[in-house]
Amino acid sequence: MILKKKKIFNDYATSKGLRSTNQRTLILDVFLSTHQHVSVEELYLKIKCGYPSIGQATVYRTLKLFVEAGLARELLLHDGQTRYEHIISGEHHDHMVCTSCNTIIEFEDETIEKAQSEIAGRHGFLIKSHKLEVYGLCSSCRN
Amino acid sequence: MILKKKKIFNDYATSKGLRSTNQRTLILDVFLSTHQHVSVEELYLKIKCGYPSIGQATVYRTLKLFVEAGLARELLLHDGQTRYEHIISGEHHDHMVCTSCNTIIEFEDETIEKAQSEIAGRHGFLIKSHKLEVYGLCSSCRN
DNA sequence: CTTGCTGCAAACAGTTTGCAGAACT
DNA sequence: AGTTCTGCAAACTGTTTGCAGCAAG
Repeated sequence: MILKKKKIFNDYATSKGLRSTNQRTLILDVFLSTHQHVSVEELYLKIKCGYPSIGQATVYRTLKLFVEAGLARELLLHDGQTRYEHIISGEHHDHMVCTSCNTIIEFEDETIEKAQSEIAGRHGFLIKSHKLEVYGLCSSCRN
Repeated sequence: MILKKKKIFNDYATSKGLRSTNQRTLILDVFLSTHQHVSVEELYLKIKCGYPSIGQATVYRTLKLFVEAGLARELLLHDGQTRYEHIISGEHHDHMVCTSCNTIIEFEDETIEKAQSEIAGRHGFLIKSHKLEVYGLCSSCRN
């Protein structure tokens, strides 16, 4: 899985004539090793441990590369920070965000996707992507 | 409709002991008279025409009041600006955003809402709100 | 008169950008 | 060698905040 992602990035890098640098390799490693939905800040701090001279700008720039390469997706949740999540071979999922403890539950639903296409069809709209976030309280916080 | 909203806000203001000021009245008027999904900047500029001494901070503060009062909703789309839309008597709807011309089509769907509650139920999750945005090309831009 | 509201400017957070030097090919 | 990439710091954008004066109750 991780190897596959590295390959995706290398292929992308090659196809675009990008260079392979220590920073990029390291950022990719750390990104792949983190749980989902990391903020740039979180990643930056983690990377700084193993490579103290890294600059924030590099992390920002590299994450954008990952998005272009198709292995990460940008998330704009409600905490004012851009977060990045892994893309697992084109699969899409949505999020239930607990507003109390910030736990994120991922889910996927056929019915919803179908309903969307149906509505889009009715409006002559061509879907490229979508984003569904459900906010509320998770099972441990609702009590 | 507009009168009703004014009443909602007045009731809220009274209940919270807020004062009625020219600025608030004007901002409410302009907000109610605009099309959906205004950014703070857009509103600010419109208001500045009729009331040049208005400050941005007041617009920001007042819009937050509207949200608290239940007559506006904050939207975080993908253009880095917070936008506000009208809430029509508790009704909820979702958005299809054309990434080419920025047209926003609103829709509502029973099936999707139901599927959500069903999934939430399965996870013991208590839904407070949700946000669904579909991105793609509208009928005029897809050609 | 008391307290809340406003406008201003400064502060802020997250992100982007210009640039000189370093690193890859 | 030539060009891309990096780190730094400064710039920027959207938003928030502190404060002195103003205005509503």
